[in-house]
Amino acid sequence: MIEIAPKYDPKLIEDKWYSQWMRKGYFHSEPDEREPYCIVIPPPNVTGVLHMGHMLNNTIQDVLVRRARMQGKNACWVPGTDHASIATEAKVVAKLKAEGIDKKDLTRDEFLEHAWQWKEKHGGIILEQLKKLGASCDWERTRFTMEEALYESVINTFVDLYNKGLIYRGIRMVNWDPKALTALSDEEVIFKEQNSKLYYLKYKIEGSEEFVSVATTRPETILGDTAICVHPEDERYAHLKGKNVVIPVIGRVIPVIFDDYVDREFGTGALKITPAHDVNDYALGLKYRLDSIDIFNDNGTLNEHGLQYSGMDRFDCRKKISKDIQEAGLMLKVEDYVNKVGRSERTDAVIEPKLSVQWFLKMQDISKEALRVVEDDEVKFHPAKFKNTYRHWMENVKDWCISRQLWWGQRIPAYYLPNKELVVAKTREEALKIAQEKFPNENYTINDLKQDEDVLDTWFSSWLWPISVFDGIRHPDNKEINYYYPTNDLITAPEILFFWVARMIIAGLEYREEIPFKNVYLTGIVRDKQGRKMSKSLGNSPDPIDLIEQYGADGVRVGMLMASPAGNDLLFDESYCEQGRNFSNKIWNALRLITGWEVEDIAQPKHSRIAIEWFNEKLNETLAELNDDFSKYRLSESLMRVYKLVWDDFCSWYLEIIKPSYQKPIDKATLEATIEIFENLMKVLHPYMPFLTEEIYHIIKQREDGDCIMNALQPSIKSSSSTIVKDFAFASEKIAAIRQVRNEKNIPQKIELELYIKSSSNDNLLFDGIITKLCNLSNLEYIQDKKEGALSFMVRTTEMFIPLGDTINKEEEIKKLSADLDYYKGFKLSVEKKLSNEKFVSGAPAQVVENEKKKLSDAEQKITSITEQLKSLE
RNA sequence: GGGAGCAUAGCUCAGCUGGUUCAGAGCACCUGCCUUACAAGCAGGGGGUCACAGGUUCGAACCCUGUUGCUCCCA
Repeated sequence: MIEIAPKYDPKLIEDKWYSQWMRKGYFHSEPDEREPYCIVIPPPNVTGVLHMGHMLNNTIQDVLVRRARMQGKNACWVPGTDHASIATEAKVVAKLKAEGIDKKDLTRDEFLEHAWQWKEKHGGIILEQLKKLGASCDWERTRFTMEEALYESVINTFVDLYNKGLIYRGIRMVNWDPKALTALSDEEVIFKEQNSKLYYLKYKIEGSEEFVSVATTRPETILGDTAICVHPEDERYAHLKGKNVVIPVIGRVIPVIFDDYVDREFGTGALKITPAHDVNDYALGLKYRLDSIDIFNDNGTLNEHGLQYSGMDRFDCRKKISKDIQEAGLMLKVEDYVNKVGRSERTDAVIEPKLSVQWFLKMQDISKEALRVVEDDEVKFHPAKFKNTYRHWMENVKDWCISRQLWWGQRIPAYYLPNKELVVAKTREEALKIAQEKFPNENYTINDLKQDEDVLDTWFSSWLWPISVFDGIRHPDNKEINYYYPTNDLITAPEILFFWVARMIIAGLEYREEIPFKNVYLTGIVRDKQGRKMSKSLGNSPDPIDLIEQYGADGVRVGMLMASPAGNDLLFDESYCEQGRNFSNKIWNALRLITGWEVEDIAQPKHSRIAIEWFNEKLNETLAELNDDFSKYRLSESLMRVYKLVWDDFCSWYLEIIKPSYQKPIDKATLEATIEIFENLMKVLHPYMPFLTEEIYHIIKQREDGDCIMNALQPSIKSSSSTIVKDFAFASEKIAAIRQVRNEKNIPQKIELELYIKSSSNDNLLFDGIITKLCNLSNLEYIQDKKEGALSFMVRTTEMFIPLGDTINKEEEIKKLSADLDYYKGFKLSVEKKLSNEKFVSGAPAQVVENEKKKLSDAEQKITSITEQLKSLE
């Protein structure tokens, strides 16, 4: 007998098993003849630390990977990180600043050196933390989006797409982040409602004393105004045809134009046009060939077009200029106004629409097939409702701005020549060769080539991830990519369905002519109890590592999964983890019970034999149900199923049945069967609770070196026609009814009871031993008539009696029975009504009608017996 | 403004093809138990107008229409 601590302590075992699994290389996968099962991790960002979203996401991945491994598949979970150009560069710049170094004073190479140092120091934090969670990633395959192979893959695809005519350079209105000094994609801008002001400015009509007033939320942009626009059918302004107006304070003269773009209802119906600083104005500017005056520097201060305001910050300028307008008497009024303002996802700076030269990827054509594969379920979304969202995006897809004005990232391989031409090539040397071929008379040398300063969007790395981690861009026919690709499942948050998932599908089809994964499981967003998104600024997120310390990795994993059906946000509460920890402890105590028994060479009791038969059948049924759950990616349901199997069926029923009385030994056959059952349960549970199950696996049996549960096979499903599970359910109802009698009558378990069952065709003697044991009966007997003077009750249609001497409260019993009688009479009536309905009998399926008839006869039987009981009480 | 989705027990959610898995689970709650594996526990129990209003049907939580409230995506 082994001495086992009364409470489960995860700290004592988690690190031990994780390092052992690592040491033995159990997480590593190499291509072989087995069926592969592959997941690539959604690469966390090198600047981050583990948060609750990662916990959920990676718990799910680990469950799937561990289960696949235990189904005999060659499981491979590829970990890694992405370089997160904006976030990382911001961190590095801030760090340097703290050290008194300004980015401006560094060369690109010097800066990159700092960035790499930073990455080496901080970039692996999340991956290390994932080990605490038990993540069975193949760490030998850890990848990083900036490492050589992946860097080169990105450059190669850029060149390839450029040569295919899919990448172009163009002037566009982009979302400019004046803090990060870079363009952002539409997806990186978050629009939030904000209390602003609506300013009504008066523009004097040239050669007249009249004014036109125009409403704007951004009075500072009048510096860039190049027209005023009104609706052509707006009678209020019909007289302005061919007129000019004067910009307040500035005094510059601009024309009035007419276009039905203007919303006559908004503001005054007259619109100021600032083509350099508004997307819609930009379009009008192109249409009417207006000048475009850019008034801002990159950092959001006003440039030389800001005249007397130049050098001021845009928000200071707004205050100053509105004051000046006010003082000049050109402000009609100022109203409070709520509008949506775009802010940078990363820096929270207010986004400035800005004209700039950027690189774009044409999305229209290459996204068509990517839409089709999802429509046709070649790539399945779980839950499927996200197909709608995906379709909507793909049908309205816009070109992807892929350039970023940063240094940390893959530098765009475009080279500008002194003759203003540009060449795109993988290397400077290749670019020179192309330049020389194209312009043989110019005699260009390598120093004539000036490389584009910008880097590529991080998603332009991530979209290759399922391919590039296997080096499938540079070596499209290598053994690994051929074996692992397409991967099986992708687990990610719906937030990045377009950022990432859609683009991976596009890239997969473009470069492998094959989907990158077969299933996409979209997790919910982890929120706090009040439904707020967890965020650093709110401070409402628990530290996952603290949680693991407190509840154990297994407990936290269970907690995360319990309340997170696919696609539903998870309102996180630590009590989920507590439930997980309690579950760990429950299992631990089952272990203590089983390992505490003395074995003796005695006969196996019948009730134990039947319990074993029942439980194995119950397990068998559950395994089939679990397969179904997993096929539908219903992970929290699957866990709940196992939870109930272990807690209710195994601990509360099975163990209570086979448990010898205190200090009595157990027979060998039962103990062996119980250990086998326990081992099977641990296998089923292992994907959810890897540490506890591994520990128990090694305690309940001596294992050979290298025999670990994480590499064991799941118990197999046997075909069976047994009805024992159903039959047991009936017996357990009888037991529950007897326990209820004890509860109501306050009869302690210690006192033995006698049970009489009125014999009927439903009798099943198989479980009598179990009923006798669990209910502490001194006698169980089948009788033909009712038992006089005993408490009677019904389970389904079986009448049972327990003699209780004088303790029966007749009035109470009569009251209860009368209520039952009324219920069944009413029930009978409704069934009769149904059955007398001609249309029901002819219209409903035979089985349904049959069921109703059964209900009727059951009700009649109950009514008869309740009536008899009442009579005997009177 | 356009699109999608949701509303079932106090909370978080299942409920698949309309009919015995039809009103369910876990947690929370209430009652009684320190019964030698476990109080991080055991046994038992209560709890619902399936958002609202119509309709289709022999039959609706489920299908249709409208209303209300909430969420997300896009602009």
